[in-house]
Amino acid sequence: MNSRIYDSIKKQLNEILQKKYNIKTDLVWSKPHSSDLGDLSFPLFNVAKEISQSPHDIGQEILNSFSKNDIIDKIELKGGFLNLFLNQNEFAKSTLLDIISAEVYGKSDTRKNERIIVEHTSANPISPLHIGNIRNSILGDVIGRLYKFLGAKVNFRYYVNDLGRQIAPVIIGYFLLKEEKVKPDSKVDIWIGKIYALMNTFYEIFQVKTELEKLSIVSDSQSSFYELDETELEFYQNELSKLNADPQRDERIVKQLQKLVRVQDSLKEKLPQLYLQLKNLLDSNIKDLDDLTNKYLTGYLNGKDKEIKEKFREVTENTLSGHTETLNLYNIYHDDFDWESEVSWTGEVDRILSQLDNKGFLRHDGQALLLKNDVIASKLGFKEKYNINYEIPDLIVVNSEGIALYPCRDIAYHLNKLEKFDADYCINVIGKDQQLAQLSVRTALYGLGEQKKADRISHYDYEIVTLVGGRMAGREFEYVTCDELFTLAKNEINTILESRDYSAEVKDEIARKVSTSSIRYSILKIDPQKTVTFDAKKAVDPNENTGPFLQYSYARALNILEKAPKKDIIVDEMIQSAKQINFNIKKEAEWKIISIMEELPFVINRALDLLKPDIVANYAYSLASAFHKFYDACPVLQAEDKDSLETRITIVHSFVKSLESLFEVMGIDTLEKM
RNA sequence: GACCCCGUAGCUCAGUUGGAUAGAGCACCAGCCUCCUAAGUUGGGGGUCGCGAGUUCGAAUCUCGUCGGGGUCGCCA
Repeated sequence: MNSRIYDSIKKQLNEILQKKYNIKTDLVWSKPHSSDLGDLSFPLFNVAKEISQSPHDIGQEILNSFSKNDIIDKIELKGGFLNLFLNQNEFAKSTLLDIISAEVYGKSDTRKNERIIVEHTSANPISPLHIGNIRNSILGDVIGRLYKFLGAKVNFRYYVNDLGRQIAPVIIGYFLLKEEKVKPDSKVDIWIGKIYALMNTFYEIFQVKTELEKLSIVSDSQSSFYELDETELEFYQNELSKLNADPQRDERIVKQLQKLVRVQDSLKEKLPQLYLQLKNLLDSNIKDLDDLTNKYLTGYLNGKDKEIKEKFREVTENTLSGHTETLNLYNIYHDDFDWESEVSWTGEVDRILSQLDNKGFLRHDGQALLLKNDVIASKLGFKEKYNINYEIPDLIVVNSEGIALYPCRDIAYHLNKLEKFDADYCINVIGKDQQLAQLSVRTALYGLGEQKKADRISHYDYEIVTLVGGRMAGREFEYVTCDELFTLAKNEINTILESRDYSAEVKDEIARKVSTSSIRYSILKIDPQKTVTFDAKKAVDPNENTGPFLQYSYARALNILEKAPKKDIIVDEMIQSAKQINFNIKKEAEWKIISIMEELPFVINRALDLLKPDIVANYAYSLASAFHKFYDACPVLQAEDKDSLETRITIVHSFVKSLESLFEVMGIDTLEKM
């Protein structure tokens, strides 16, 4: 990165001030809001205060000893600001030559010594990716891309949560169907998502009925242990109120029953055939789903039962293949997959727990164990280091049945995670709702004496996505999948393409690439800390969307360069001998776009420093917008003279390079025509 | 109750280490294709930056308080 013109001017001014007044305050530059006030502006108030002189007097002093160079046309003092009018031709020359000479504009190797793990997506492997997941994937992807762009080695990892309690019924249901030779009626991850929703409901119904049975409440009208209807519900309600033993418990049961009836009915409606198939299979094959579930779960948890292991892997790997297929639509790729089950099989969890226990960092409550977050954090300097000045709640890590919960495996995972890529840092892209659990991974590592490791791990948190006019519930097969969203976008775009005279293949390529960009962009542009109510219609509306806007500006720019030979303009030669060009900026639109292009490397660096992909996205918009205005205001191939022609060709060429850099970072495809 | 995040135009969002008159898109109204692709562009209306104090020459931005929304806080992940 060359030193910035703005910074070198600032430096000169600061040196003058230091010589004159021997002050400490540094001037800061900013771009004025209006071109009447110049191109670069320095407020003098802070200096004025330090030396108790008026800003105007200080400005005069600076003017007296400031030796103008050819980059500055004019300096004005106005309202306490020192306003500089740059020589736009010189600035253009410097900036455009900079862009031209760069292999990839803005790319650098400032981070070349860093090795980074970015873990993202990590969705449960029992349902398809839905729009609640995609923000995670896109953010993680772009963060990794930012690091790569600045030279770091990046490793994208996917942590497969294949040990959740809800997973076993899915395995059972999947193989019941498979053994009956029932073929998937949709993409495999969606198929598994259906089975999950159904099996989970059957399982929950079974559990409630079992509980009722223990209270000696059994309905005569009951036809299945896996089904509920309104009459049964009424019956149970009556019986419970007759018992009148534990009103709190009864209320919970009734609520659960009501919910299950509702969920069951909606599933029956959404998946009528599969619902019946699975229910009948359960009725005739599985006496005790609870028992079988536990058998499967423990079998997989310790990894000793080969058959169960293979069954779990078949289902989860199938789901994951669906996930990667979906992610690829969005230009997202993972390097490695880590399996929670494998973490479990190492036996590390037990060692960790006893180590923490020996150090007095676990609180016992019956068989349950809690991580004493606050004790660890206070004792071992965690709070000071991360500037935490409140009491961190304890986290339950082992439940009262003595089963180690998810955070245990997460701690074990992170004990060895950095080594997997010999990484300096690991960034975990995980929703804000897991703040405490993620914090606890690091406090636990502190507790284990692994402070240095903990300090190299960070939780990149973002706000969750909700659905406009609806809700998302995997257990009820209620979500908009990323595949559906993609198709929705593609259909919208195809409507526009109808009027174009392109081949079917070209149309398809355009639709695909525009769909990806419009969805990616609609997520990227928003500050990750803001909750998003996702509106599929808007995300997919090409008029509202900026992804296509960016691609269109690129296509327009490229089109100019491609048409140049018809006017006997050889762009390559012109660019190669750009140093000879007599850069001549005549219009505001030319100046604007150059001024914006100049910022690119700094924008990208800033986005990485702050880990805010939205900065890149919004910048890209302002750049493309400036190009469209330039396109309208400044004819290129029919420019009025040679200088303008050459200047504008260079601008267009530089713009193309700028967008290519931004697209690389944002994971957006270039398009030659739209 | 404690903690985290958010609150800017009718809607969706920008707004840099505090700087001059707070900006875009959508929607609404009125223009621009004989001219490098109109998925574009020009103009117009639209604001108590949730509210109140404080710090400051200067606050959408920093501090405190307060209200509203979302999330987490002992048996999901």
